Amino acid sequence: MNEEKSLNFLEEIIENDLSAGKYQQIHTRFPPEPNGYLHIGHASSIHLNFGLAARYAGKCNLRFDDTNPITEETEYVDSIRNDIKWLGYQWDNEYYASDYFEQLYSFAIKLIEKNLAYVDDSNSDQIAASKGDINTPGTNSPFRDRTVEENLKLFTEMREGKYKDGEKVLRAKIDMAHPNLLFRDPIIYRIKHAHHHRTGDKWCIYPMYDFAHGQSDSIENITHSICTLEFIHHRPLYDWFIQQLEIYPSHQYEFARRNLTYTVMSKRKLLQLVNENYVSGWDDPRMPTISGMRRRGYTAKAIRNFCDAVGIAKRENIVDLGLLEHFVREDLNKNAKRVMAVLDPVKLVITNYEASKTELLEIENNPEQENGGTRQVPFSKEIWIEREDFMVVPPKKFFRLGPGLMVRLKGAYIVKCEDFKKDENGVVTEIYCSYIPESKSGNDTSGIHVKGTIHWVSIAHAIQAEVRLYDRLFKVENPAAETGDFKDYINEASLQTLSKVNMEPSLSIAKPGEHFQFLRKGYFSVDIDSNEEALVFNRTVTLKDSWAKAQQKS
RNA sequence: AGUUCCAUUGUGUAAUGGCAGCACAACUGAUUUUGGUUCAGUUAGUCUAGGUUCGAAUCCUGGUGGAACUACCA
Repeated sequence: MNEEKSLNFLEEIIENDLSAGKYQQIHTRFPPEPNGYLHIGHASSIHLNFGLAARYAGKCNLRFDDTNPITEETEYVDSIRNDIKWLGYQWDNEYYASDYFEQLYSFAIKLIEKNLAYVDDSNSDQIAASKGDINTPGTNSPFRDRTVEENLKLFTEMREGKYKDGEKVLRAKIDMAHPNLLFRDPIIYRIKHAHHHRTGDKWCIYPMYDFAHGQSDSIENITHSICTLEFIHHRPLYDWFIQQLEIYPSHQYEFARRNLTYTVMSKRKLLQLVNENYVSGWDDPRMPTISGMRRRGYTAKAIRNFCDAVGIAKRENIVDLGLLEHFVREDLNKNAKRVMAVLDPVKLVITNYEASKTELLEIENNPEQENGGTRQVPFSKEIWIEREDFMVVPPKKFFRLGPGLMVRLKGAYIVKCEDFKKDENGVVTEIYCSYIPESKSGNDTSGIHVKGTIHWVSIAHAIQAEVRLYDRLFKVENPAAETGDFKDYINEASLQTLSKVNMEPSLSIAKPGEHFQFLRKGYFSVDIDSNEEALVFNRTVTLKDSWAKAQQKS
């Protein structure tokens, strides 16, 4: 077995670089700004950067791009570190752009000395106005021709705190008529008298992205600096700074951001959902954040497999949420313990079963695992079954319970429906069945074969727990592309809470983070809100349900 | 409009001038003490018009369509 996996465009570049002897070892980095929680798009980038380093025996740094003190917080730093580890990756070095502030400052001095940067007293509006637009060249700032000495003095004063926010900026002196707007004398330092999460009040000037990112890459000797497509216009500027500064030539490569159906991915939008309480927090199980998916019950392995399957490319895309769910099911099918819980109960009485009797039945934990073991489940005369598993007038091919129909109770006996009771509204309240003693699971000598097997919970032994049924957060595939506010497309039914679900007693010791399959109902995981007194389960994903699908069609 | 990038079944991604393949989804059927899983199979694609070539998804030209850029955000 020698399955050749084709290379993506970055792997190709790297293999060429390596074989050409351009590098002895590659070095990548994952550079989040700590201004929000990581989401599935970041997972792709993490998987890419760490994966490339692992594949080619290189290194991958974690670098926080913390050059804007206004939006960045330690809470985000902690969550980011935690999420990366949870995904299964370990960085070689942990760095912060703020570690380089002194170095970056001296880079700026160097640029001034080369007469390639100047202090501009224009305000924000004036700078924007003189920038021109895509069809019109910009005009030079009146401050563009200050002398090197004057610029040096002014920039030093900026650092010393002599000026207020917005009063002055440092700009690179390039070309106000350049077709790439980023070359029209980009601002590289601005004044912000703000507290930084790491450097505190040491600085009141902060470098802009374009004067921090590539330089940080260079300082760390990053060989392949991988980012998303919207930075493609920045690449020439990235190279220009490196060239003028005469520092280590890192190279930038871009790939297309991953989008997912039925959700939004921009941090701005996600922050809105959190701040305006459409969700309970960044880790709400409906969020596309790593922490949300973890809480929902998605596994790290499933997410890694997903990233792998989706791959990378340079074209616009929107990946079907169903693909992610496929990998979640694939992993959970192999690993989640099967248990029984009845979400919407109706009582079933076994008329010929002794009222005082309880049997402990051995039921397999996972048919996918050879050594998955068994557990004991109590069985008695009165049990809960799923309301949808009984119909007064069953349609064709309904392999469940109805008047006169037989079904197997999972791991127990075959029962036959003899009668049922309705209330004044016509709602079925009780179902009466007889059981076949010779049909006991494991040593069935009855010779009877039934089409259907249903799950159940003994009423006398059931424990109760809260169950949260989650569905997609939005009603449309691509809410960001719809007209109007994306929040108009929120699925109001994305969370349904069932407060007292009956389930088998083995679940009483379930711990937060554990995964289960509620037989025939889906995968569920224990929420972080859960404790021994009050268990809470989140529905991770439903099982495929070809019966429901067939019913819907007819 | 200028610059840059992109275009392969419904979705995502391969094919690096030589048989258009894989996964998901959809649809059949078989197996099944989960209408799950598993197994077998089916449907379905190179945006368009030219050119180069023995041969083009691939290279070239034009067109069409989409995206990004005009923050003291990253």
